[in-house]
Amino acid sequence: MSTVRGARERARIEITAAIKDEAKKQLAAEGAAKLSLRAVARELGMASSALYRYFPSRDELLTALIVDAYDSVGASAEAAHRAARAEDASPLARWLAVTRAVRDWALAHPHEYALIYGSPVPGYSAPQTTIGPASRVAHVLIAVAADAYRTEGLTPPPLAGDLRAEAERLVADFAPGLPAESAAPLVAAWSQLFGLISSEVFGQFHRVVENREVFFREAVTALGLAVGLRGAGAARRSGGKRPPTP
Amino acid sequence: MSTVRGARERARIEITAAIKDEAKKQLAAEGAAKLSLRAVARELGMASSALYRYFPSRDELLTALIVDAYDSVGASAEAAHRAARAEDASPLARWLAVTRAVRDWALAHPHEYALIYGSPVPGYSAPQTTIGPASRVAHVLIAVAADAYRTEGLTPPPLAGDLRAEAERLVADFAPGLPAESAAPLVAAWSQLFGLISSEVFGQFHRVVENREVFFREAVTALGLAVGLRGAGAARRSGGKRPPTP
DNA sequence: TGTACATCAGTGAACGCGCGTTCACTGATGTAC
DNA sequence: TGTACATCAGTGAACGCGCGTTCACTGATGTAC
Repeated sequence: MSTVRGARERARIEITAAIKDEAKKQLAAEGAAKLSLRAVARELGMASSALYRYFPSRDELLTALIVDAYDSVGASAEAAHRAARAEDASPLARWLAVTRAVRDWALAHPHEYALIYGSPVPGYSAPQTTIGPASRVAHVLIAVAADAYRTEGLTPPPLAGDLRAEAERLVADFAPGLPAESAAPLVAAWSQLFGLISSEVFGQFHRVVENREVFFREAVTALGLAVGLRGAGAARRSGGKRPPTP
Repeated sequence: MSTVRGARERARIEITAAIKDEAKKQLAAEGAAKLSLRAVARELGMASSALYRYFPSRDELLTALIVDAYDSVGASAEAAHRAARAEDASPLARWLAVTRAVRDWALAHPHEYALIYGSPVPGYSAPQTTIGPASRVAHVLIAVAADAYRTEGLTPPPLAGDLRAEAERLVADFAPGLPAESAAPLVAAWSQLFGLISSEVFGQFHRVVENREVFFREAVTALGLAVGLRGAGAARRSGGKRPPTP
């Protein structure tokens, strides 16, 4: 339990990190499908068999990289959210700050992004361990909406009749306290956010969108408005919904 | 130039098709990165070297599959558009029909979808040949907007000041005749459409969205409205923009 | 503090496998006369 | 219609490569007394 550890334990932590770092480099060079234990070992100057002291198989190494990636983008989103909260930004400004943090992370780590938001790696199925880290970004987006609901109210569009059951289940499961109307727009915005980012990271905007910063800002602002957030003093819609006074 | 061909030519066409079909099966089983000429030949009962009479390399086979996939989804979108035009559907109904056709195709061909809209295949770079087929779906979406503009008018949201140059370039390049305001919403809708479909196909909606049909319909309707399309007799916005009378 | 033993990291060889691609070849199909 | 030659599809062996994983081993670090 002490932070002073024996040489063995310290070495183990360092080498585990070195293996993951080298694996991330290879991810960037070759993609997840071609990630190879032997190549990682070679680059690290170890025998390939030595890696089995740290990861019991190639898939376990992949899992560790996936968890790290989810944690990394999740931490970025959370940090952006904390900063926006600290300066008391408007709901829409918080939304912009968080989504921009996710986009920046994706552009800075395109292959780790592909690992978690791209096509699934063939033959690999993610274990339970990844579920928690995988939902951190979604939780931040929900928190932005929840903050807005508590302070200025949310004005999502009316709920289509045949989505009510789904919407109520969604808020019950993931966003307790939010109005059912906000469920579908939130999930849609989350999904569409990754559509925008994937298009950019995977090259679909090549020779199409040039001014990507501004394009992203505008598209994501529209998503925020669709969720029912309000801008800084620019309440574009009327008749806001407020939570019942406690 | 005759349609009656020699035995050789007919055999060549049939075998080329058989190779692609088997390759598509393996795509579904293992993913693009693991697509192997030897495995395809094995399954077809040929020597692996025989495939080189049909495709000069593995990458050329991949390219053929990519072109086929783009053509297949493009043809689906075009067929849906023709059908909706034939029954004189409203602009929003046409938008729904086309986007639904793309989604249906993706759910029916998830691995071909991943091939063209998922993470790029490492080490493979698509040649020029793919550009034309790749833009068929986008062209259909633009055609829906153009039809609407000609008949009932388009009402996209106002254009952010710093997007004007980009928007004017976009309509000039891809959608001549449409108002500049529609460019950014159209590109955003296109990108977000693939976000919705990728989320579903790649499993991000697992244990989140249950009623995916309805969810998709609602999300895509919102996208259509954001582009400025009008529903069937439900003109939710006022002040529609019409093209100048000729 | 010193010794005896247990634990663990790392080695190097090996197993068995699959891959893309090349090459000299055989035999069938097509073509010119 | 028949013959001689050119074209082409398909074969099977081979090259050279990289992979994940196992195993018996050596030697260093840690631990109990």
